[in-house]
Order: sequence, then C-alpha cells, then structure tokens
Amino acid sequence: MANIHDIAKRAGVSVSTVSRVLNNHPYVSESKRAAVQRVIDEMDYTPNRVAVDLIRKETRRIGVIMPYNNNQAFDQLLHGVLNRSVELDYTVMVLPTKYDPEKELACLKMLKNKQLDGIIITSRSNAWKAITPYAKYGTIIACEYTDHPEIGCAYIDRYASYLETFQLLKDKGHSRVAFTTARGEESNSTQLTIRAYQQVFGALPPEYQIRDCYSIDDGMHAAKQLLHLDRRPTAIYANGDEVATGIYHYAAQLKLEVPEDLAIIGQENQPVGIGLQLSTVDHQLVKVGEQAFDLAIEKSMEKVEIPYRIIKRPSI
Amino acid sequence: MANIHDIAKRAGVSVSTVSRVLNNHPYVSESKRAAVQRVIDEMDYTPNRVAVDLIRKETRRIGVIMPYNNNQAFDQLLHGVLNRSVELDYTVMVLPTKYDPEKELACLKMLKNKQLDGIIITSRSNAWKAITPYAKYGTIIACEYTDHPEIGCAYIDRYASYLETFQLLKDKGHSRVAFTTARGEESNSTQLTIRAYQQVFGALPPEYQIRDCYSIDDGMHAAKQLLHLDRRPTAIYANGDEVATGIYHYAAQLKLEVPEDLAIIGQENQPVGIGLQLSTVDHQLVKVGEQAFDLAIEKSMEKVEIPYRIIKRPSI
DNA sequence: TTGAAAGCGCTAACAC
DNA sequence: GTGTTAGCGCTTTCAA
Repeated sequence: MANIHDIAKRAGVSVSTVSRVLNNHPYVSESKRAAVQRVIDEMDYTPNRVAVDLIRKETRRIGVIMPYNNNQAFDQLLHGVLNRSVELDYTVMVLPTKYDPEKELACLKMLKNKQLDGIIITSRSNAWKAITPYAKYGTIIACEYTDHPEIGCAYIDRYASYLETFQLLKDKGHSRVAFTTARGEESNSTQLTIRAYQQVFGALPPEYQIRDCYSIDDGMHAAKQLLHLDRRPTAIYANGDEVATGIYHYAAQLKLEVPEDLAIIGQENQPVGIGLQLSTVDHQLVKVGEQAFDLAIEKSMEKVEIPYRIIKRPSI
Repeated sequence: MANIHDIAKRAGVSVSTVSRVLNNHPYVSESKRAAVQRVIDEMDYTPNRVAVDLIRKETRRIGVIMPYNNNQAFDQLLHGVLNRSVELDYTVMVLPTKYDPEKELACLKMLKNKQLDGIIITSRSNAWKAITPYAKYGTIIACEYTDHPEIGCAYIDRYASYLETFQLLKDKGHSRVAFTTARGEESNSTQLTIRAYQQVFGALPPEYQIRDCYSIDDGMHAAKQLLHLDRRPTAIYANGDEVATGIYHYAAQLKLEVPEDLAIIGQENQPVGIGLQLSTVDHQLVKVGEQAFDLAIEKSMEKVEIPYRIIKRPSI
C-alpha cells in the first residue's frame, strides 16, 4: 500500500508538504495542495493511523471496563459512552473483566502501553490503591464516587437513592422490606444498600437480602425464597427491573396482589418494567456514561453527580 | 517514559537483546536475560504497543459494526465476540452506526488505515458492492449469508427458520398469522420473513406486518394495531421476545387467552420471555458472534451456518 | 512556502 | 549469542 513517500514522489513535492495538506495546515500553495490532493485521490491513499498515533502520542481511543456486556445496567452506561464518542469522533474499546482483578489490571495496563488515552471504569473488583497508580499513564474515570484526586467521577449518590427508596417504602407503611443485590459485600452498591436499609429500618434480618440477582429468573428464585418466609416481606426493592419482573411473576403465581399484598420497586427504568407498571429508581445510567466520556476526553478529575429519580407506578 | 533504548543502556546490552527477551526469543544467554529482566522490572517498563503494531503491521484488534448497542440481538452477538476475544487475547472495538451508510463506510475505512485487523458486520445498510472493496485491507466477516467470496460468514439460515416457524403455526391450525419486524424492506431479515410468509400462506395482507418493533412497548403498539382488526390474527410471530412480551401484555388486557385466542412466538430466547412461557426461535446469536470472531482472526472466508432451534413453550 | 532530516519506539535481517 | 542498522509511516522542527 502506498505511503506518504509515494504520494510525495508522484506529486513532485516533499513528504512534509503532503503531511501539511493531509492535516490542513496553512502555508501550502494552492497549486501544490491541489496536486497533492489529486495524487491522493488517484492512489486512493489513506494515512496509516498507527504511525500517526505513534508520533502524536495519542490514540483518540478510550476503553470501557465492563464486568459483563449482557447486562442492562452496563449496557446503558456503554450506550452513553458510545453516544458521545460518535459525536466527538473517538473510538471505544470494550474491556470485559468478569470482575477478575487480574484482567482488570491488564486492562488498565493498556493506558501504560499507549493503546488507550483513557479508561472508564463502570465497576471494579480491585481496590483503588491498585488502580490509582495507572492514572499517571492516562485518564481514569469512575462511574462511582471516590475521593481519590487522580480519578474523575461521573456518579450517582447511591446512598441517598437507596435511603430515599427505603424511606418511601417505610412511609407507605411497610416495615418488612426485603431487597436483592447483584454481588455481595465486595460490591460498593451492596454495602450502601445495606447501610441505607439499616439507617431506615434498623437491623437487617439476613433472610431479607438475596444476592446474585441479575435476570428475571433470578428474581423468581429470590421471590421463592422471600415469599414463603414466616415473616413474609410486604415490599421488595429489587436491584433491577428484570429482577423485579421475576418477583412480580412469582408473586402472581402465588396469587399475591401487587401492590396490596406485595409492593415491588426496581431500578433503571427498563422497558421490561414499563408494561408491568413497575415502579423503579432511574439512575440515569446513559447520562452517567455520557458524562464519564466527556470527563475522559477532557482529562478531567472532576466529580460530577448525576441526579437519580424515583418513578412511581402502581406497583407500590 | 522509558523506552527500549533506556533499558538496553542500563542493562548494558543492545536493543535487540532487550527485544529478544521481551518476545521470549531463544538464543539469549541466561545471564543477559536475567539482567535485562531486572532492569525492566526496576524501571517498570512496558513496551509501547503502538510502535509494535506499526512494525508488525497488525493490531490484534477487531471491530464490530453494530447499528445499536442497546438491543438484545446485537448484544448477544457482541457477547459472543467478546467471549472469544478474551480467550484469544484480542481486543474489540464497538462501532455503532445507527444504520447510517456513511458511518458504516467510515468504520470499514479503519481497516484501510490499519487501526483494525478485521471487522465483523452484525448488520449493515450499505450494499455489498460498497463493502467488498474494503476486504483487501482486512478481514470482513458478516453475520448473514452472502455469496461474495471475499466475505466470511457466520450465519443462520433465516429463511429456513422463518419458513419452519410459519409452517409450525400453520400446522397448529392457524391461517390468520401476523408478524412484526424491526426495519422494513431495506432489511434482509424483513425480506426473508415476507418471502417465507408468502411461501406458507400465500399473499400477505399488508395489515399483518408491523414494522419498527424493538421493545416491549413496540410490541404493545403492534398488538394494538393487530388485535382490533376485523380479521384478527390468531397467531403472531414477533421479531424478538421483548416484542412478544408486549404483545402478550396487550392481549392480556383484552382478556385474550394465550394460546387459545392468540398464539405468540418470539425470537432469541431472551430471559424476558421465559417467565411468560413464551415460545421462541433461538437463533443462537452468541454462537454466531463466537464463530464470527473465530473466522475474523483466521482471516477465513468460509461460510459457517449456525443452527437455529425452535423452543416450544405453552404460548403456541 | 517548501524541503531535509531527525525522530516516535519498536522488530528483525544481517553480520560477527 | 549478540550488536548494528535499516526501516515501519508519519509529524515537526529548522533552515532555506
């Protein structure tokens, strides 16, 4: 394939002149510019992006660390990132980790070896202490709040969100409230959920927390465990609308009325919950993704909070 | 940041020796290897990947053209690609196009400018004629069948799938069968669905085809249009399980029994359909994605068919 | 306004 | 086994 030298030779100019027309630099005579452009078109020449990246020391490419891609929440985040990347002519790399700390670090290393200008961490398994050292090689943006000055954040005040949701349930007269989570205590979200619960309701009966919930099926299993308890919960706060949907279906099988016998509220305002009229806490993850991207390309270490909103529908 | 010359100097060897230990080449004395390794560790050195890519003329990176990322089908495909990429230590770039032909071509161009070794097209808006010229710059794999010898394919025999599904419905006694599609006639899938319908049932009453269906909500709207027709369909073949779910809900609102009053069958075997016991045609898109990836890195132009399977549940 | 030349950081052919 | 050196394809001083 033709390179910049071939173009220069055929156009009868130097490579610097070709480079100048390639990058729209001023101080190129119209005649030479036209001649170069003609040869470029003739030869169907495209500059090698890798060579450009090498010399410019930037790639206009950012990575998104995502434990899973087939998950509503991460998908929304990615969607936000992609939205902005297309507008700003950046390119994005998906970095699946399955919460493997080694893999996570390997992804961060792509900053160090110059493959990526920045990385957005949608969720992580490593401690910040292991992550921050990579900030000197490129921008690191988190989709959660952290004090670390070298990390930019596009975050939701999850604690406030959980608190308000539990309080809402309490205000509606519920005292037996259960909830589901994705991961266990190793997860920041889970910890905050538990703390918010305790703040509102006091001690958490262990049987009121069900882990490893991601899908509708998981929601059904969770409901199976919860709805046969002696002290059956009258409300369940699900960690997603799919899970909430599963709970709804299992409750229906038991002929329990929603919300009379069981109040249900989910998270993320997914299409799946709309038909069932499920209440939900929308953490606006698409916006979080967009904001995270913007911070990444601005190399900003700001902490930007994205507001959440509780969407009340008949299920509570 | 340190480069290979710094390492060489500090270790008292030449850059080639450093390069050799970096790439685990034989013919390096143990003593030098150890010395080099020590300096590498001391200086916390990582080779610049861009420079390596430039000289090796490959990136071990492949792109996935996806009209949308927040869509069940494309998400499964991407999931398959990601599965294999992690195993084989490749990296993947998501290329959203929203079916914009210009953008699609711009993505293909990343082959030409050496950013990508290969591209997987999950769905396209350009004609093959516009796409194939890019095959000389890198591997192009399609997730649909095409004759073009320069394109590898990981595909489902969609025509057979649609045919079998319509035939199944006919065998169950249905003669008034409607269906939903995503895009209109510009889409290959839509065309095949129509042809299969005509093959089984003859002329297609225009009101039996509803387009632009993606979500549960779209399914509800489709059902609204279909279930009030004078000649109300007794079966609906939805283009996805979310859409099928919307149809189910709307039918429930009308107090129609499934499958007695209305048979419903969806596609892609999504979690959302399992709770509702919806029948579905599983096109095994995760496998398609995995296969597409394998073809991409083998630079293969084979045409590999992935079998579909009809999953019969109580909804038909 | 233009061109020569010095890199960017690395690999690999070649010579020793 | 090891080092020298010529690139990979481009951008950007610097001098003319």
